[in-house]
Amino acid sequence: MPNIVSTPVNTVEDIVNQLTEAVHEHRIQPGTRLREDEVGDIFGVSRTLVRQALRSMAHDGLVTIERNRGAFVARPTLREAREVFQTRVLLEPQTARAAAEAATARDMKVLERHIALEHEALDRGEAGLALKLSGEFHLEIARIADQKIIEDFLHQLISRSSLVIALYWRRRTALCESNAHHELIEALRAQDADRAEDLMKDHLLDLLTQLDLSDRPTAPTSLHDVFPS
Amino acid sequence: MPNIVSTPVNTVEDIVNQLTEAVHEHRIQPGTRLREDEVGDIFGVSRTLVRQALRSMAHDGLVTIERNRGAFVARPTLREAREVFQTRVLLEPQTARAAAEAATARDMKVLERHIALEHEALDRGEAGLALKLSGEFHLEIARIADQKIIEDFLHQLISRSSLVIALYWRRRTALCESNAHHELIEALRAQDADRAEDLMKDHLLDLLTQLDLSDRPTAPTSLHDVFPS
DNA sequence: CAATTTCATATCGTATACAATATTTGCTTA
DNA sequence: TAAGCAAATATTGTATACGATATGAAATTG
Repeated sequence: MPNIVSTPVNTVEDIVNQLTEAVHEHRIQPGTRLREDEVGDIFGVSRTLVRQALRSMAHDGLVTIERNRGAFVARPTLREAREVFQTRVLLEPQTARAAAEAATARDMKVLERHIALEHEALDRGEAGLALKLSGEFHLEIARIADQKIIEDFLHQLISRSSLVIALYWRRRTALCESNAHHELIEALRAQDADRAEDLMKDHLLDLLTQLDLSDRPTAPTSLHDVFPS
Repeated sequence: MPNIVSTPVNTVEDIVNQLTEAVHEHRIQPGTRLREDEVGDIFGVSRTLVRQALRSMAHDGLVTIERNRGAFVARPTLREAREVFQTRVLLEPQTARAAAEAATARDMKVLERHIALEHEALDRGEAGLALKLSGEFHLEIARIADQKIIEDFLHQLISRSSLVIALYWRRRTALCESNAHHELIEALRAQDADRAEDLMKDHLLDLLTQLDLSDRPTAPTSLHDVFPS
């Protein structure tokens, strides 16, 4: 008889989503090893599905796989860190422009809700959650622009951005830039494509300047702390 | 006893590379079904590795996987087709600029060799091979620019471009645009970053205008014709 | 005869078993 | 005691087995 409550049937996507979310929220640090049977135990599936999930995450740059050695949460180099944001600068301003032209009232509601949640998270001191929501805000704009391929690329870039921020972010306590998001929303609501494009570009360049050049080593995480069974 | 000569031991990457190459050269048509044990037989490996390879290609947009139904060479919609080239327009001009600033004499040799091979292929009437080489030319420029992340994205975009061209290309016999490549090489050699950027943008926009709006259906391919054992 | 259902087959999805490789531990020796 | 080696252990790599699902053919029914 299949188990009903203890270990729900998890799909590859479930595993990817939960691990990705944990990385985005900085509950798992870069460099953390992801052993296959350990992850399998946590999610109640065999190594087969875990391997698929890890390979999928590796494709997004969130995980590094070393042959015969295993998977680790990726540690982007400083060079890669800069490239991530430089690439975002190439893609996202145009996306913001397209979003400004396409955004409906319903879309604006969704964006405002995102910001509200982000603020709440910050008020509760959950910086990791706020960071994840901030990433989702950017992704939501690509969705509004209805640019599937760019949305997919942006998904990868935002994942990597989370790692970059974990490794190279200067201001630990940063209230970050929710103000920039507010301004963006205003431009989108006004259908001001030029302004949306400019704001997005400035916003990203601003983030880029706030990366610290010296890389602090980070301690790997124990998976069982993150997913208590 | 394991076979020694007939079927060499293939890795996941081998399978991905060979299938990808066949798609890039239009030896496999969009829509072609890729059954797991059929591919496994061809490459002399079990379904385990084939599944990894197919999922990897799916991540690059080269293959579509339908649950419980299998993998097919992707058939980009017209909308996706436009998005592919629009995204290339966002990324590649800046890459050409960076390449112009970074290119060494040795890099120029490699590019010229690419063009020469492309011409030879066209002379022999091997349009598919020429197309693949053309894609590699673009990828080589990203490599020269030393932009790893963009190179990775470009790899995906060029893969999809091959499918788009198979489906939507207007001029069947097209000598295409090797002239554009020649001009680009000149700009790179002259370290003229501005000109390289402009040429690349024009080149890509030109390609975009040559896509046909009506989608011709294409006949799927028999795998055993492509990989005779 | 057309539409539908049923059953047989083909194919994919997941778990498990075993092989290959890497890592650690404990022993030996200088 | 430190360095090097060898066996034991841990972990990943690949193939295979079995279950689940979809597909297509044959049988059934209106």
